[in-house]
Amino acid sequence: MLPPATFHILLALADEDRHGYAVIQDIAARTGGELKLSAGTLYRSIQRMLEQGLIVETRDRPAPEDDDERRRYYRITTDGTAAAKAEARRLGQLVRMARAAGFAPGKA
Amino acid sequence: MLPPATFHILLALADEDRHGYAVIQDIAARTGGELKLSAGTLYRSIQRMLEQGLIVETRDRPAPEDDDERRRYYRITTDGTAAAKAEARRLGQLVRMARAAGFAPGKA
DNA sequence: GATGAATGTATCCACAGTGGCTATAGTGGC
DNA sequence: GCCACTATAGCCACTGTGGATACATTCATC
Repeated sequence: MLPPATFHILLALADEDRHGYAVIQDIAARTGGELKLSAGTLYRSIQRMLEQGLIVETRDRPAPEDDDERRRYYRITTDGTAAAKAEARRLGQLVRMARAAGFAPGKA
Repeated sequence: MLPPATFHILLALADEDRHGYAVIQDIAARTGGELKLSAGTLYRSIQRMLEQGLIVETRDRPAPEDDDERRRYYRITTDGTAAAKAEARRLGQLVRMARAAGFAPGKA
């Protein structure tokens, strides 16, 4: 049972390394603006995830002309990927239960 | 964004009216024992859901020989069904995002 | 020139949801 | 006799979250 914010952050870091603020924007974009992660939640989630080893901070940075000194970039770890897969599996089962119960989105 | 416990309770009440304790057992059975809702969470969730109109308490009771005086039976409302469908839709989108990110359960 | 929004990280406070313990009370097994 | 199960309900402490605040820079608007 991953906290919702943690799962969303892992999703945002799945394809490429991102800094905190970019994670917020990515989540908003993916959810069509439905979920706007607050800054407080983001940075506390990141600290927790670093301690748990789900993500690491990287020294790799984009070309200086595309960079911003203030940014801190994060990368998902093997443990982070495993945790995300386990959570995806759990959510998939939930959705299947919902469909069986007649809560199918779109139909009925 | 329904609280997880609320969504599970709505799933348990989807097919038939149930009393509190039976809801706990139903959720444990559906999840293969993975999720055991605590009594504290259950009864506080039920109170909240009654106030929000997601469920109602029913006077319908089983035949006296199958009944237990102590029980309180609950039924899902139209609002409860609508809330569950909206949540199922949201979770379905999440699972689709996870699949696209390579967190597919079972594959890879 | 001033004001506000956006970028970027981080901390604080208060609130919501949850688990676990306790209380109460009857039933059934070892 | 003791523990587990059935059944509801309150209490306390913990975690996760949103929103406000802080600070610094850049860009657009009035």
